[in-house]
Amino acid sequence: MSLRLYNTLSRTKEDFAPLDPKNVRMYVCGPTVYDYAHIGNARPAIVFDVLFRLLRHLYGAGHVTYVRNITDVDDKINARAAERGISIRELTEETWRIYNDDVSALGCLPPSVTPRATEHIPEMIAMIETLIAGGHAYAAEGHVLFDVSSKADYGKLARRSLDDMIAGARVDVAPYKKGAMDFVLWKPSETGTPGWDSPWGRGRPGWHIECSAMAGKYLGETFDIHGGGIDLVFPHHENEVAQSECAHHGHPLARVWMHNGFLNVEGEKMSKSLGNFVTIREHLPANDAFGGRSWDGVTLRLAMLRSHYRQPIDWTVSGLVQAETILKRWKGVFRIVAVPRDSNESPPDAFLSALRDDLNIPRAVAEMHALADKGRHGDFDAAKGLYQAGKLLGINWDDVLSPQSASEVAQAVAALGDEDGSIAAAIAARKEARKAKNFAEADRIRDELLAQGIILKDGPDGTTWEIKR
RNA sequence: GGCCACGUGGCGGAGUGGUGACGCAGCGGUCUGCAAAACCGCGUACCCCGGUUCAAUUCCGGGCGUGGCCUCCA
Repeated sequence: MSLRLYNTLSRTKEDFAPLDPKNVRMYVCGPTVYDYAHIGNARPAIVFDVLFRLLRHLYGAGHVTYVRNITDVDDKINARAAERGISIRELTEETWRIYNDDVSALGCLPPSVTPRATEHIPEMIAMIETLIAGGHAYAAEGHVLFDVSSKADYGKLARRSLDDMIAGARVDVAPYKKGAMDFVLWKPSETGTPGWDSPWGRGRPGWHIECSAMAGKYLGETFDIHGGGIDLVFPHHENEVAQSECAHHGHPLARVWMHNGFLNVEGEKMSKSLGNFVTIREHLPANDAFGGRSWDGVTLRLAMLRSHYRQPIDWTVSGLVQAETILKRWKGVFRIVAVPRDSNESPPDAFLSALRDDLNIPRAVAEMHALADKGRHGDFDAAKGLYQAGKLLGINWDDVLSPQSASEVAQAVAALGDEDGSIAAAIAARKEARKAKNFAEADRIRDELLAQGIILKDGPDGTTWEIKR
């Protein structure tokens, strides 16, 4: 029952063995809270949520600690708050609340700890002092900088040498830096921007130090897994490694580094200038900004999980439609075979072994299709296995199995003004007509609904409806 | 320019030195008052050029293409 994970440090899949099986520890870089999270931000949230669930399954729910930070001090935050004329605190609170709602709609569990940068300034200052004392950092003009030349193996995670980086540098080097690649641990704050008193004057932390300080506080000097988007490998994670290892007597920061691939939208990089920038929220019911309609959180989740986490993913309307179709098909299995919703049995081995192979979720989903096929033919164990498998992936079966999905109801209300339940009334009228063998009238009602975009489906348990796609 | 990924059928997407994963779409059929759904059946894919090998989509080299990082962007 081994777990294999691809380690960015070694660029190979390795057998995973936690330092302490009673407390498996994972840190993932969380959001900078200044604006709605975009769909690319959803990827690490979902991917590492699945890993969290898998670790809980393998080691026990009480034996995994998952830390995901909140970056609530940042120049983008300052700029946005000023722009909107609200306080920084108001902005970060509001954005954090929205982020939580969004990732929760995507089926993500709350992490064990969600530390805020602004509540860990003393820890950061202490770490910076340690680095200065150890000869790894220096103060200059109100800044404190990390001296990369003080760490012989700087660049080992990203696999790039200092010489290459300096040669390829395209930015002017600040005059107070000793080395071109030295990075900021602490910087001065002018009046009006957030700042804290420190041995180097009033200032605020650099980007990387918060993760080192908070990871150290909640997970110890060395922990098991550190995750994030692949774009963070350099400089963010490389600098975290440098800071933490130098502050912790050379002890490694994380044993396994995991990075999710990037997301494109309809084949193009998502950007505001291309006009394809889309937030998580814009996909969800009551909004219709992606493909001109709304989508259920569980659909977004499955669409995200259909690609291997290290592969690039192309976020498309067609991909979401496919995910939605799959969920509809799985839903059908439980109309044939009812399974208990409360059992906590383990999913089948074939499914689990796919996940244990570096989180091969596409293969795990293929196993679910096999289970669904058997389930449709009345195999109770297979149907139950499908249910458990979905549960481990964080599929919200309650949403999937409701007669009409939230996105369908939202669209019906928006397009037809169905607040009064006119669809249900029409279905009842048609039922009477069919009972009286007045098929002409029954078909007329059905056609009328179809013209409004509602498809009726007669099943053994009565008639249900769907939005026509 | 430097470094790093990736390139699989109409579409999405695993995987492997040698029997065409899987899903969506499509086509044919069964069932149903008619539909929808469901069910059954149907597919000679691995960017190009060399090399290694009995055998390469899978390994090696080169090329082309796409994307990422080198600018506090997941």
